[in-house]
Amino acid sequence: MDKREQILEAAANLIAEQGLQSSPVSQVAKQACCGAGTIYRYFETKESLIEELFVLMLQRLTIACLEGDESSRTPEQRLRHIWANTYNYLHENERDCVLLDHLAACPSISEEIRAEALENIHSVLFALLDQGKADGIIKDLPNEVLATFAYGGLATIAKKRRIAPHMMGIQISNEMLTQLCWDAIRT
Amino acid sequence: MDKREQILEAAANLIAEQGLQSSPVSQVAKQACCGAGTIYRYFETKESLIEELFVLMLQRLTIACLEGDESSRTPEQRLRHIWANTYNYLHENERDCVLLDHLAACPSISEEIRAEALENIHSVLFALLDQGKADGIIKDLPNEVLATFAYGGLATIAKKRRIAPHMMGIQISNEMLTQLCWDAIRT
Amino acid sequence: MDKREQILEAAANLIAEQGLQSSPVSQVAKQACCGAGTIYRYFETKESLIEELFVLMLQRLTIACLEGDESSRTPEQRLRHIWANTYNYLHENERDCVLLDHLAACPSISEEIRAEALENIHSVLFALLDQGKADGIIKDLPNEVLATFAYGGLATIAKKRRIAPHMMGIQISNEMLTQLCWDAIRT
Amino acid sequence: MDKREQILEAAANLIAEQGLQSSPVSQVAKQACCGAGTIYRYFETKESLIEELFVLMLQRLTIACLEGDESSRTPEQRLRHIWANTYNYLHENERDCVLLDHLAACPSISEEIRAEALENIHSVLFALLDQGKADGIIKDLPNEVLATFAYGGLATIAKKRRIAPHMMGIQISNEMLTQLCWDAIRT
DNA sequence: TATGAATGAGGCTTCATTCAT
DNA sequence: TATGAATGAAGCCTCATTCAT
Repeated sequence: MDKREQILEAAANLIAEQGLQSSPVSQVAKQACCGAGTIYRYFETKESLIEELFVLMLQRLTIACLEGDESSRTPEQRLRHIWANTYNYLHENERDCVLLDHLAACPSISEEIRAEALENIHSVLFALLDQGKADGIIKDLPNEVLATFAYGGLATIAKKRRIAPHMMGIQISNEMLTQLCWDAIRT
Repeated sequence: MDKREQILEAAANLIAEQGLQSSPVSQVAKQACCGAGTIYRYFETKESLIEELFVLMLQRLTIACLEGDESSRTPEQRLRHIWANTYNYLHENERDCVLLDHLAACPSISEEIRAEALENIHSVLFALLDQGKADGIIKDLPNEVLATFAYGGLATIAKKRRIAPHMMGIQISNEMLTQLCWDAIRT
Repeated sequence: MDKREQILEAAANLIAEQGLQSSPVSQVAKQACCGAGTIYRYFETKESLIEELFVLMLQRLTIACLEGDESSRTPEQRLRHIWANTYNYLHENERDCVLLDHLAACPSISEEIRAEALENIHSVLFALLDQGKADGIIKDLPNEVLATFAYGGLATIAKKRRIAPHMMGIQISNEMLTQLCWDAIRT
Repeated sequence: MDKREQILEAAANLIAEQGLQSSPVSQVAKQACCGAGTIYRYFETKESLIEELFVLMLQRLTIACLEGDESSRTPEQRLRHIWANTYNYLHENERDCVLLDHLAACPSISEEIRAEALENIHSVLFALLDQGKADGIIKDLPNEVLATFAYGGLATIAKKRRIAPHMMGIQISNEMLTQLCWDAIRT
């Protein structure tokens, strides 16, 4: 792991634990085992470090979501697989998930950055949704609406489960959740 | 409007526009047309002001969600009505919605506060879900899961529509969205 | 007790307990059962209130020191009596004593005020010391030196006893202390 | 002189001149020729800076008091020597002496700190007093009482001489003062 | 290139004082 | 006359960023 990654990793840990405002550059440096000045060799400002971290986190998420996706399967199968991946990732990578919540509320990250980071996964999802709609098995609604609804539902459950694990039984299975998603968007 | 409300309103506007970290007490005071010290006659700390704002926003949201709910209707009708209310509120009250996003990520607001603020709406929703499950028309999943999934889906769509209105057609109707919610949780 | 005294008394209690810097006018007002503004009807500024309090405390102290002083006795008897009074007062009026310590360190009280407040007791003491010196039973040193040494010794013991009562045995008697004073200054 | 000492020295000068409450951190920094933030690299809080200053002043005082003390001399000689040192130090180091007065009244300095700072000098003094009592030449009173009385007398005279030099003739000699101390405690 | 001491702007909070009621 | 809400200057402290080493 090179120094740049060390810094990003240190920032990720610190921000996930303490929040954005309680994670001064000096502490990030300490966690990354380098001087505060060094961080400014790799990142223009703290804001740009944050931005890069956000992009990195979304990359990891989208990569995880698409892992094992096989174009030979049916759209329904593939969508279910992606949703399961999504929930698994959010649920198993607590730190990244917490971090994403913190960064999502950061006003210094522009909309362009956010949109760009999701382009990849969106293109896959939208193709599947288009195909499903062509097959008449998916509601004829804008892709953005369908994809966002499913993702929002899954992410919100993952978040609530993280924050208040006692509230939902632990017996939440991937099948249950992907079924919710699928039933929502299918015709 | 008394001074306390003035301050809350000023804080709400500022935080919605600029985010929590970019809304110093001094600016809140300026917006509220009072001295900085005055704020501390009404709120112990900035944190407690934030907390109160959060509770207030959730109160408004939950009241809006339950408006016009009539116990004479069927569970499905009532759930659809509440979901429509929810989306309408999130969609029409842009400022409150943005504000909630900012406050939701604020680490100083405890889980107790958050849970308490939702008790009201949850008790209504959970009763409806229980009845629906008893009638065999709603999936036999934990209420928390069902309610959170629907709310998360709606809220995420409202947020995305707010941020990137061009992405989704403007032709999103309440019926479409409540249908998504209902299809997701029904048997 | 009129309002002016109420305010002084309230300030005395508060400052003795919490120190000068932690006794805002607003709290003094609360203790005195009046509004903050009312205090400014009786005292020009907080500083002048403090000053008056200091003078009042020294008055009480000097009055107590001279109580029961009878010009018919010998200088030694009268000095011993005054010293005993002094120590008794410092020892029994913990609040006033603490208060005096706090006020003594307050830079806003001018030297003139301090000197003036002691004029009374000094004139008595100095006369006794002069007489003792004339009688050849008291050291031929400046009165200020003799009086200050004895008072300083007594006051420092009283203070230490107040702060760390465990350090000195409780068996300190007035006789012991007045003997120390007398032996110090006698020929 | 390194920066830490610069800061302590600047604080000492400022507080001695203007008092504790009129010596904001910003001014200490200016005197120390550094930014306000720099102070916080060396001291956790303003209070801890004050505390350290207090301990330092007492260290200097106690070291000065014991300078030239030789265990080969008699207890009386050694006590007189220490008292002379004490008065000399208080009298010659006006700034330190004023500073000690200000710091002694500071409520944030705990009793533990105060007691600890005096341990050194006390152990020497108490041994001498014990020996003198064993020899039958010193009054049989608690060491704390004897030591405190002498120190209190000397310190109060030094203080008064500092504040109102005109009041006492300048002809106060060390011999006079050590004689007062010795006569007070001897049998 | 790497460091971390230094900086100072800016945030939160307190409180003496004023003034409309 | 009495009140206490309002004010804003000023205090303490944090932290992103720079720069000499």
